[in-house]
Amino acid sequence: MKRQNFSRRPGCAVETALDLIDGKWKGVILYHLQAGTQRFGELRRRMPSVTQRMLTKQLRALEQDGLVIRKVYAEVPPRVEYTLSELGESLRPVIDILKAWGEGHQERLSGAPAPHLVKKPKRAA
Amino acid sequence: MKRQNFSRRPGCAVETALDLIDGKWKGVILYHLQAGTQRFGELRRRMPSVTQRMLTKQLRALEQDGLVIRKVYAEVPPRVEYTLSELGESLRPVIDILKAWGEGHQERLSGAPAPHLVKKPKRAA
DNA sequence: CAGAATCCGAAAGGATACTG
DNA sequence: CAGTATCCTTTCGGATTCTG
Repeated sequence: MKRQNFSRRPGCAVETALDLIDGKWKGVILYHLQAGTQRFGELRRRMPSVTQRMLTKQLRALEQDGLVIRKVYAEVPPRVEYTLSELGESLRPVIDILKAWGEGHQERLSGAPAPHLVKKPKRAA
Repeated sequence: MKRQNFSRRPGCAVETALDLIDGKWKGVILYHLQAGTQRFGELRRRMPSVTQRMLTKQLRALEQDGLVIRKVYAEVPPRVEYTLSELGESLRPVIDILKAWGEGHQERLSGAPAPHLVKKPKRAA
């Protein structure tokens, strides 16, 4: 997943950014954290379809990438809070536009394989 | 990779969009196609680090998703051109913002694991 | 030129069970 | 509550060879 540093050829900047939010969940996690600091369990409730293992893994990855700050409270029962870092906050417009695009277009993507790919049936049997 | 249709819970729109540009290359391909229709070989030259197998696969995926239109010319030697569909064009602002973000932040990501994760050496030995 | 086919190792992602 | 630890399957992605 980590790729090396592609100096600064254009298009690679796209890759740089995509790297941080790829996979199935990272973008969604970032989105939910935009609502503010959240505990692990809260995030789980907001994302019912992610397994707890994956949520943990992705959160750690985001932490490694410096997008999210993980704060552990030495309490019983345990409490762990996740917050967007400054860098993570800076992704807000990116996430927002992804969300806006998704909302605007997901109906078109429902099942249809793509209009121009649909074989026209050769006028019935 | 295809997930089903998550009605319209927020955050899932993020996933919808991310789905289309995830993986290592799709975003970059889309970016390069923004410069206009390109032949397979042109794309390869613009993306020297992608193998031809992956380029083919990702282009097919993009075609399936309706973002790219593939046009084959019945010629010898063969010619195949790839163009952004209308839907693909509609992603332009998304790609642009990814690129802009990447450009603005990739220096900070060079090698550093994330500022707040760096263990401060306990004042020298 | 633009691929298809095959093979392979590495990650991603999921299910389930267990724990401090 | 917030994870680990295993196990497992699927997908990603690269290398190489072959072809119309």
